Amino acid sequence: MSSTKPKQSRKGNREKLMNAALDLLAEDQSGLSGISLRRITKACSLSPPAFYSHFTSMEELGLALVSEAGGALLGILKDVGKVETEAAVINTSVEAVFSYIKGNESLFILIARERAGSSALIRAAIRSEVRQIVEQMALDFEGRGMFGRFSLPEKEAAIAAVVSLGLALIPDFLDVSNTSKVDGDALLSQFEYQVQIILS
Amino acid sequence: MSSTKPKQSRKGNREKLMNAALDLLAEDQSGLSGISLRRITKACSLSPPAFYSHFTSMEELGLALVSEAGGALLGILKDVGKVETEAAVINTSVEAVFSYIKGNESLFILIARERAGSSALIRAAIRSEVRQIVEQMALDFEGRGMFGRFSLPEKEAAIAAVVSLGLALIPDFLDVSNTSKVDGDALLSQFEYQVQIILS
DNA sequence: TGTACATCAGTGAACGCGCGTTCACTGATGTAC
DNA sequence: TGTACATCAGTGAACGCGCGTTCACTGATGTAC
Repeated sequence: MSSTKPKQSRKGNREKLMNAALDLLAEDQSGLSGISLRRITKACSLSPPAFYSHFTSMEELGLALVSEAGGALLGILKDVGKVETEAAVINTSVEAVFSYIKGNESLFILIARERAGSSALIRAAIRSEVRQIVEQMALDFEGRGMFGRFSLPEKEAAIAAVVSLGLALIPDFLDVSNTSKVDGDALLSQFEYQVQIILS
Repeated sequence: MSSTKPKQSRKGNREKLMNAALDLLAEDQSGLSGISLRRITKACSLSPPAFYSHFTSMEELGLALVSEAGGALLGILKDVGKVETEAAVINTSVEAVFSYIKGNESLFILIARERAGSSALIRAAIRSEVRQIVEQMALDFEGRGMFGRFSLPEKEAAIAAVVSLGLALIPDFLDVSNTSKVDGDALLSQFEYQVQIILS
């Protein structure tokens, strides 16, 4: 009987707040500006002021989420660097990234939405994460002598294009496939065409 | 003395409201969800309830703005169809669209932001306008036998990619060129690379 | 191991604020005669 | 042209609401002795 549920469990509430924010963000179709501090704390069964024990503002929570998504993605991409042919690298990294996105869907809904969202700080953080990832991949390719027909800036441009199109795809795909699976599939196959065209 | 300023000028207030919304939207860096009905009417020196004489909700105003941007763009693109070579078509249409965007900057800030914004209706409207424009251009090229190395769906994919990258560029460019003209220029030249890569 | 203590996450009440929306109204505008 | 009238854009006051934030506080947790 010594393990009765404590009235207050003070461990991991920072993570609970972040996850609750992500859940609300996926549940609503709105962005960070559409979910309030009060709704987040309520979803965690915390009082509103408890939020301030972990974040000074919603924006800070948003920045923490962006950093989480970016850091994990970057880690994954670094691990991809074993393969040798262009096609294999593309497949492997695309698969790795794709499976990560699948497992962290709401994290990427956040990034897709807030990329052009209402907070300049968060937009800047997302740009910075994206730029890091793009540079990392371009250097990876450069170092292994792949995509030789592209200069380094061209490699970066091509990768940045794929990433940007992928991010723009997320909200579109969620919206469209909600109403019609066929239209969703059309979006996906259009994205395939696009990646093909860009990476020749 | 018969031309004293009237206490109430009841003409064109719908347009005033739309323009005020655009101004606020460009002034703040937020999206539609960041500007309120009350701020819009205040900017027009109208009382809040006057808004309802013209729109049933902010969302309806947003839809009107999206439709305005899309319609005008479509009209411009139809006029481009005189030129014969691929390079010339690209240049001409890009120039035409670019000058339209320059003259209606805040209209396109709206579209770039709300493309992944908080209203599902507005997102759908933007998708629809973009799809119309892409289809129109693809058929235009198809009809004139240009970009023959692309099938029709590939043409659409390529054009959609350019449009999507262009829309994503707008908020990034505004943010980045605010702090550094050099970084802004880098974004633009990266965009040039991307268009080049896609349209070969 | 047991006790005193410092730390600090979390509470509940309260605040002022801007919001969207309603209501009964006013008075400018355009039309019918 | 002048007058009576219908229409309807715009008004000002009022509403209830959810919001972020403050405050003095409580009590669980981990540490020093």
